[in-house]
Amino acid sequence: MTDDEALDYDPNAYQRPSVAVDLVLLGIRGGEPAVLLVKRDAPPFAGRRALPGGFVGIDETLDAAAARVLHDKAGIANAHLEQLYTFGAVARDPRMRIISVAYLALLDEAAFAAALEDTPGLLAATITVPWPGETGGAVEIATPKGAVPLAFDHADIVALAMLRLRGKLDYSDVGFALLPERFTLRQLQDVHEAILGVALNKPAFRRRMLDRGWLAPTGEREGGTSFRPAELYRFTRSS
Amino acid sequence: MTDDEALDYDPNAYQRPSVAVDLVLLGIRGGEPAVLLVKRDAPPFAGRRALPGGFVGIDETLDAAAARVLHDKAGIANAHLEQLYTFGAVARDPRMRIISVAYLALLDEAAFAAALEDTPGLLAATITVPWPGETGGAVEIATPKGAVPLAFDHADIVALAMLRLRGKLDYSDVGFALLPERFTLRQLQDVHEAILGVALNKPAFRRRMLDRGWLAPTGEREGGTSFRPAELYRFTRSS
DNA sequence: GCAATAGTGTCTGTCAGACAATATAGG
DNA sequence: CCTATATTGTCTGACAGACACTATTGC
Repeated sequence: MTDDEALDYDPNAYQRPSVAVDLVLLGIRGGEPAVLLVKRDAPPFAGRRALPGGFVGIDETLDAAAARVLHDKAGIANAHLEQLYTFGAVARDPRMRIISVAYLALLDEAAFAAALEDTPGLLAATITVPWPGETGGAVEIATPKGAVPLAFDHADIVALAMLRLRGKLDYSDVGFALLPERFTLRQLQDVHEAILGVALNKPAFRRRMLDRGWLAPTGEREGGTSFRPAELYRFTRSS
Repeated sequence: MTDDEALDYDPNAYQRPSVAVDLVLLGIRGGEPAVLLVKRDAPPFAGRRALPGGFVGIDETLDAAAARVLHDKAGIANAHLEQLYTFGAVARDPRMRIISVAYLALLDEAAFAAALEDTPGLLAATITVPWPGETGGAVEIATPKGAVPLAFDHADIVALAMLRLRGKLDYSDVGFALLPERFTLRQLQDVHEAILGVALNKPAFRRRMLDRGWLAPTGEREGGTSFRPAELYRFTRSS
């Protein structure tokens, strides 16, 4: 039996890394993409903000671990959850080897605000993503009081989450995860504009979305406006 | 200190999963996408074909582990390697908990053939991916002798690799990783057609590729044809 | 009627698909 | 010249961006 085969069949002889999940809790807040962060109490990075996370149990699926962290650390029972990327730099945690599977969780505006209000210790920070070629190539995570430095490689994770979301927004249905059950076309466009960071053409956007066949008009109208109210639509997972 | 915090700060108290990498070694063979597989000698799934893989060392990056497996199990020193997805079902390996980070490795036709010839034990199987809505929704992995059942969840990994490649082919530069240094536009189109599984319009394809600005003509021509030889191009990572 | 936004119609430029015409290598 | 493929030109239909126009609500 060669060394190679020993590595194959006797993993118990080797030290194992810890495996964790980290969640990017993303929502739209005041027209801008925002992320929910926890505060670290203990070193390393004591006092810094970090993504909510936790270790993966030995009898727990990665998805289940992400859902558990979503519930335990942010008090959220349900959200769109998707695996993002696995971060495995050797020294990303100075204490020990921890491999982290990053997840993206998408919250609508109400769920985002509710989590922020109901769960003490959470902080909302807005995310600014430059377009390629713009000045300052880095993603910025900040509150009105200033930039928020994140612990570990969590800033990289947030950046990747935003880029992935941007890439998928146009051809997938993830955008609807950021909206309530019933919404107007203007709200849908606002979400897209916030994530993409650009203004979109209104008639073209409407045409594209309606032609896609994912939207069902409810017949209801939004209320509370002093002008013509817009029709409320519902997302139908038809295709 | 609550239980939650104990989970945060004392991971040594908990059983850790093993972490492995599995590689989808993908290339084009006879106009069809194909994958290189190893044969399992021991249970579970003894005798079945599987993706080459190995455990991640405690002081080894995920990318480094993937590169090591690429070298040790397929004899390939260099290839386009990208992380695909992390598979974490609890019982995906019946022996113990193993979380596997899947990687996609892209080989050009010569590298694929060389690995197959030089490394004993490797088998090439072609991959057939139906389009959504077609009959038989499952990805098929087969040799001329018939379907090849894979060990573990490796068939899912291959399927995901193909879908990811399809999705990225059009807007990224991954397609060039499947071609040699110098290639003709027809070869480039052949690669795209093999991955996408559809015939493409020749003039439109040429226009699109040339307008993208990623191709530099070398001034040389392909040889060995009895008809007009095509110009050889080179991929330039300009943008 | 006024203000403000919803929703629609239409023009135009861009671009992919289709098809055909021209170019060039070996024989 | 013949064969087979490279390479280019052109027409056309689909569609996004731009802009303007009509519709509808509260006040």
